[in-house]
Amino acid sequence: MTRRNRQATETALVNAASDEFAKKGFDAATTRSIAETAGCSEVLIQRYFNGKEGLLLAVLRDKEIDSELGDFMHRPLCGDMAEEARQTLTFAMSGLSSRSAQLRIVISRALHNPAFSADYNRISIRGEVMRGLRKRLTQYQRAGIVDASVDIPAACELLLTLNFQLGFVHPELLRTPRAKVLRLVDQFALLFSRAVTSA
Amino acid sequence: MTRRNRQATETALVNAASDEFAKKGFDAATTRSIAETAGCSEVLIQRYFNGKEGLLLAVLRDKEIDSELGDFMHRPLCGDMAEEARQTLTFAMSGLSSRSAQLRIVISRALHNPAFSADYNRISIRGEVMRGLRKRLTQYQRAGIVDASVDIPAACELLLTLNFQLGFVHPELLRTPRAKVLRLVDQFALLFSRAVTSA
Amino acid sequence: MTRRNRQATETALVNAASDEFAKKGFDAATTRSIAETAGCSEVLIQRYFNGKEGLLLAVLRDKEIDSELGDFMHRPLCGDMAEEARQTLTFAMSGLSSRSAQLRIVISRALHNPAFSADYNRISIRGEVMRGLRKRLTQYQRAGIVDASVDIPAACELLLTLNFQLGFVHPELLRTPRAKVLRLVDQFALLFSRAVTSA
Amino acid sequence: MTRRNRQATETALVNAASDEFAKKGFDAATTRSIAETAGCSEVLIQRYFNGKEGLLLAVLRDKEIDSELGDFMHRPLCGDMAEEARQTLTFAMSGLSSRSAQLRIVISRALHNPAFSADYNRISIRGEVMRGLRKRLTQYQRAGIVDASVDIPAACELLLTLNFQLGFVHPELLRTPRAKVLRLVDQFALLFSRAVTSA
DNA sequence: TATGAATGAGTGTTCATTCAT
DNA sequence: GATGAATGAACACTCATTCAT
Repeated sequence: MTRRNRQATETALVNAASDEFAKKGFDAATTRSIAETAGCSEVLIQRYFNGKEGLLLAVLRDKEIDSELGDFMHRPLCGDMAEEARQTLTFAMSGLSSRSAQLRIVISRALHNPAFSADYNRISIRGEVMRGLRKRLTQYQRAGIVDASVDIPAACELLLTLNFQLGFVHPELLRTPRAKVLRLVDQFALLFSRAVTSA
Repeated sequence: MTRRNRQATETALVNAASDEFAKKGFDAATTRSIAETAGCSEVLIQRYFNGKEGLLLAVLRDKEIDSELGDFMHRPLCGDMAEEARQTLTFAMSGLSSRSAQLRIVISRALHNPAFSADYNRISIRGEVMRGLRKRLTQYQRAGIVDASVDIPAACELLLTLNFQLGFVHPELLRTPRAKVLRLVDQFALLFSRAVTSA
Repeated sequence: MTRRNRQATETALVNAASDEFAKKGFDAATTRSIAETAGCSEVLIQRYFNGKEGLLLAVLRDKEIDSELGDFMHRPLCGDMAEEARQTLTFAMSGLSSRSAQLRIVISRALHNPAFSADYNRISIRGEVMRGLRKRLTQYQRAGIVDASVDIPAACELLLTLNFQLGFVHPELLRTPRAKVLRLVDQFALLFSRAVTSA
Repeated sequence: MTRRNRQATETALVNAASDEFAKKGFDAATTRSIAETAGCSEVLIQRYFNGKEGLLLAVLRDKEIDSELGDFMHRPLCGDMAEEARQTLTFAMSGLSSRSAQLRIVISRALHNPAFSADYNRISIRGEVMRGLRKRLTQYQRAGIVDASVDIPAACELLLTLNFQLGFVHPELLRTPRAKVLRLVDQFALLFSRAVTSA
């Protein structure tokens, strides 16, 4: 195909690469097949992205902004912690699933290349979520909903753990059926609530 | 080196492959370097294991037995759930770390090959741990330590999640400093205890 | 940069190409870097010169005229042959060095492409110099300065050989320090003088 | 062809490479065609010589020893300098022509890569010849055949220049017909003799 | 049993060039 | 007149694997 529109071609390449990298892994994916999927010449990967590695970076840079996250974190507090946890886990599930391709790529790389661990933190927007959660849980604690003795950072870390497990490990790694994952959302929300709520 | 002992050569190859696969990933690892590390000819990978893929299977089949797990699961109950959780998480940390090479390999493959998800369950001895935990938590529940209203399978799933996070995700993926992971063990144990303990 | 002047663009391309070809050789030089140096689009090399090879020809056609040579060849005779040789060799050194870029290109090509040997003769203005030298040496011979028994064409050939050695081989190929080359000029001039002068 | 004899294969590759490099130049020559000429797989160039560059080094290392040179340099002195020069030039012609492939390669590289100038000196055995010539000319000088006033190093340099011109420049670069080169040998020998002989 | 020799398929990348604006 | 977009052909090189000993 001759598109003669650099923007469009670059996008096509990034999308194709995202798919291929996620499906086969960075090493196993070939520029040949990426270009074919994108419907353009292999050479453009070199020209536009400075090679395969550059294309990877472009894929990871893509879709970084998640404006929804801000809105979600600033929504009104819930009436109880079970509901708060349920909403958080549900949001995480859809959020992570929308960037599951990128997550797969980064995790696969991070497994064998320590330098990529940093990328994982960036892609997974772990930090941002952590900051938002702390604020909210602190507010819950001030409101007497979360027990005064609860260590907020630890509780946030726990919730993030559940996020990752239900948003990535189960659906993408263990291939747990979606129905079961949804059930786990409720169960985990309840348990989390018991863990932090005042008696 | 000339080694006239097939058994020994096979073992050497499996060990070398385990290291290389874990370090670089299956794709990036080369038969050349595996054979070199094992101190034998590259050809033997073909002869003995029917190629690189076969060698991978051999690596995953290896070291499956974990007799310690049985002993651990049958130890006496603890006085409280925080202690129970702390022991479990600590055991998981050492257990997973001892088979971290295999885990990395399997997870890396499972990311790109659904067929390997099954392997993950086997390698991670998820099932066995799950069964053991259910038994113990049920006993705690009967003893009135775990609240009667708590859903035992869900609680076990939660504990397994914490196991995986502290035994693999943090040390191997996020490269969280060990000191911080140890701190998280205590914090998670406490929160888990609150989640399941009777008021 | 947008340049609306074909003449200027062509010149820029020829100059850039001359540099690049001389520095890296025809094969190693790339149209990309030539166009970049010339500050225009790569495509113009195709349009104006019919491709890289055509650009090479244009480079070789360039700067052919050497009016100084005529003047030099018609200067008054010297008092002795050592001086005549010294002046010739010195002139050759500066003359060849000024067209060293073209010489490098042609020689490099002639090494691998017999067709370029003819070009070498043209570029090196070997023929013109040869004709001029013959005239002068014949005059010296008539004046009794060069021995009557000396074969003038052979002597010219010898002087041209020294020219090439001191003007190109030593400075460009052997990278002999300039000081040593200058010393060789004097020594060769003296020896040449002894070779052709009457006893 | 399946030769199953590493020595033979390496030799075949070196010979093929020597031809291809000399004919087309290092850059233009391809490993594909070298392997084809050698009648083996392209891969062996990587395995045996560490790539194309390594193959080049092997080619240059090859045929380095020239035992004939030693014998030639230690032959009895000639009766007169014209004969000495004639023998030297003739020897140079055959010597350089036998290594003309290597010379072309090195010169072509030295033109664009200063680092290769050193190689030129090695390949051309300039140094060894220079040493041998100095000894002989000194002996001629002591014997009163070469004039006492002659600068021996300069005379040697001159003879080497003639060697290079008649052994390489004329036959390989200018493609001067062999008959004419042979005539030049005699003429140059005579002129050289006049240049250094006592009156 | 074990291995050095050899290879076919495929990699990312480079280059001069053509196409469409 | 001039250029960015796009490409086909070719490159050196890597890899798991097969062959012959």
